[in-house]
Amino acid sequence: MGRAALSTQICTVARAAALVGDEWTIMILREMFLGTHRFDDFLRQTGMSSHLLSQRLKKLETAGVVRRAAYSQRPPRYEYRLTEMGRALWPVVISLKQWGDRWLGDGETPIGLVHKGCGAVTEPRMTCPECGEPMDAHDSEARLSQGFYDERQRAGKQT
Amino acid sequence: MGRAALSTQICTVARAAALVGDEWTIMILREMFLGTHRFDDFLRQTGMSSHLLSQRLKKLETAGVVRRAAYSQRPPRYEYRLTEMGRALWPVVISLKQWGDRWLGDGETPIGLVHKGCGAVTEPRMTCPECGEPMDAHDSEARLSQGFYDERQRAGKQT
DNA sequence: AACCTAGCTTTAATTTTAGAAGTCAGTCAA
DNA sequence: TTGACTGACTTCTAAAATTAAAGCTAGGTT
Repeated sequence: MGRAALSTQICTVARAAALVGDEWTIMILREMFLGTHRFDDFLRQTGMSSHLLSQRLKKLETAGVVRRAAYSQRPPRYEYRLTEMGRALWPVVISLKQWGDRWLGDGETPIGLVHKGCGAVTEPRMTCPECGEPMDAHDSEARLSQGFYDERQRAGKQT
Repeated sequence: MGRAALSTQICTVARAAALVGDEWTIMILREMFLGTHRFDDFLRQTGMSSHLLSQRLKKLETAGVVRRAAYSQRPPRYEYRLTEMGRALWPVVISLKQWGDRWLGDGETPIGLVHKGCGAVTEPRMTCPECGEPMDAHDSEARLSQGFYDERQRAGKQT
């Protein structure tokens, strides 16, 4: 199976992984959330090759995650900005950051977060909207849809 | 810059991306959270090649994300389980799932979540622990540590 | 006139990955 | 007690992705 096949699976984790599940795309998203918008700044801040950056930006633009817009006609100059779809990836990047801070960090937290609403420097966490309590792997259970369940059963049956 | 360089950056998003930022690793994590533990089941459920799976599992084991344990001495059989470090990736996978559901899905949600604490079928969300309000890209602001700020300044200065 | 900048694209070499096939230890069934 | 089978891999080779370096375009600056 090529990686293209992932994007046609029922599972939306697979689809999301096919689109944004690679380290350079994650680096680009980090930069976007830190306020970077220009090609050369992405290059400098991520250290990736221009070829790769160009390809990734195209992929993200095609998917609707980023939008390319001219900020100068003469000379022609472009910048990249997250669309609403792109901004919705914030929890993904923040979750990665928090995991990295906790398990891969040096004690210092390179990126702190200020909640504009209340002004606090804070680390958001996953909570259950029903009861308001924090939620994690231990107190949750996955429930598969019929379609996804069937797909998995079929895969399991190849004897 | 090779990808190895990402894992030595100050930024913990970069470090996390270097370790779990690839689509197959994300598929493995999804399977772990769905209760898969055995080599061949990972193969069948993800569709990846055995070579890749073997390499990824080794990388994850070396990093401490999964633990390999014999569940049978004779014949020797092994299974893979998430460590605490691995289980801590739950918010990352769930965030991806939610984003996929919202932006890449068919309307149906392949994986539903039950909060064991209150029994509700729910979609957890990021909230600020200080004020309890939901938090997203719009109402947050990044604040860089001195070290990370300096690293970025240096990168920006290559004229 | 000569050089600079931003935003790329092209090319060639290198590295990584995919897929198929093979290995190995042990079990089971005849 | 041979022969097929299972789980968990490893090896091999072709195909694909990535890198570094250079080049290009459309202007701007000294």
